[in-house]
Amino acid sequence: MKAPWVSIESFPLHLGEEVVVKGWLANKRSSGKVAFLIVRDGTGFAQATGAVGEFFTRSELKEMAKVPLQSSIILQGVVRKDDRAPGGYELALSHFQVVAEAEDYPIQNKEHSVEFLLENRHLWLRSQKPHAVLRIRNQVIMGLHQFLQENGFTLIDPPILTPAACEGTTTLFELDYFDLGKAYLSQSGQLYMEAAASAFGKVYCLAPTFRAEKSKTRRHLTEFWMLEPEAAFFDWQDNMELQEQLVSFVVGRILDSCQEELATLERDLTPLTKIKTPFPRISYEQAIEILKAKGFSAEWGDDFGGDEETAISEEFDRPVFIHHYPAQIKAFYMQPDPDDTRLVLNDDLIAPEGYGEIIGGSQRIHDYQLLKNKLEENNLPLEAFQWYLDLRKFGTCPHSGFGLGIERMVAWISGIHHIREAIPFPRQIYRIYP
RNA sequence: UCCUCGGUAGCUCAAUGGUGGAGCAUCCGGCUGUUAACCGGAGGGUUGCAGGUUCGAGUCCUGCCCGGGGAGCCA
Repeated sequence: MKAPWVSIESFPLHLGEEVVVKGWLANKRSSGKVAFLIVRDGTGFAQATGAVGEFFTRSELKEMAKVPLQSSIILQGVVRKDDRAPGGYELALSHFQVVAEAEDYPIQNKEHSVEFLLENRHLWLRSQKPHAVLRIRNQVIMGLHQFLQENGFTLIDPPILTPAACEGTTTLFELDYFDLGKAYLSQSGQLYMEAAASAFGKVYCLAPTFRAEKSKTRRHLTEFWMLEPEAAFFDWQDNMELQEQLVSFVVGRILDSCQEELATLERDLTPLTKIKTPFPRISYEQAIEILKAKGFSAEWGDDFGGDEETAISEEFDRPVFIHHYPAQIKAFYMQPDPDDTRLVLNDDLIAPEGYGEIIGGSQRIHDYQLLKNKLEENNLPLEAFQWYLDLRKFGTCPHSGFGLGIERMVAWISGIHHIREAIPFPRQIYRIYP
């Protein structure tokens, strides 16, 4: 086949031209002397038509119609506009070649159980909805990089194998590390980003993190990706400004570049178009008041669950910051509020439409003695944190950062129910296959 | 970990304690514009596993296994 190989996505640019498409047979219909093949090539879906006549005999067409779904194929033909074709364009076939015949394909164009689809995730990726979600994920990640790079942040990769907990309380995946005892899969790159911030000023990482919590909700995975910017000389308010600019930038980018994907997912765009800075800011105490007014039995010192987060987010048409939480329910490294040391200079960013917390950030403790006291209060091993304490001895400064959950962000923007669909191969407490 | 719902053909589901079925998929045949195409025919079963009750268990009981939904915890 000598015609140029083009993507289905680019069909409108090749109207009237003879082209080659390489892909897979997604669906087919035939009626004796005409065959309709739906081909996908990773960039889109297109209908190809073959007819008895100039290019195909009746028996050739019959063989074409017998090729099993998901077989890999190479097609050649002329791109033409036709309102009867899904998508408006179709390929009038002149050549048809099977690269490899597929066996019976288990996923059909109908309802399947969640269990079945997850068991076949390696094939399910080919279906339109997962395909659209993961294209949005791609654009979200590219948008995060773009914004941070354009604003002076340097990408610094954190280690995945770590010697100790970054946050003492959460459960860690443990493994044997040669003769050096136990090592753990990282549950955050933050502490290493703090080291990097004193070297590069403004830094970030985008890396997988692992939590061995037996959480079983639509907002949890045991392996998930987190973006963690950290900036020297940023206070907690600089930190929130960075967060809102980053989130609104990425949402804007998705609205520009993923219209087709959002349409496939039937995402209501109205709430997304309202995501503009500044985001509302409320204190933890104000959040408690809102919850009480809505009939929740919220008391000072309680943390918020999914229902509480949803109730608070309903009061606003864009993501909302909740700041100044009680220190007792937050991590050891957060800077106490100088005006009320029961509180810390932190913020959670709650996404709209019930998608919950997508960011947790704070100003970090920069004083050596205060940090040492906090480590001891939390019964954390000082030896393992010696390097972290060191950062407070050699030119310490106020600094802040945050962690953004990639899958929660993608799930929110995509409007999907469960974050396991926002990652190619989800890891959950009862699932490690495929 | 707790609460709750479920497991029957490749898939989605039926079947009053009394001969396990249907639609889709697959295979065979038909059809010149299909849109989850349509029409006709065929094959396809250790009812999650192990016990128990019963003349008789997919169905009732006990235990286990595997999942779904939710809670707590968190991003």
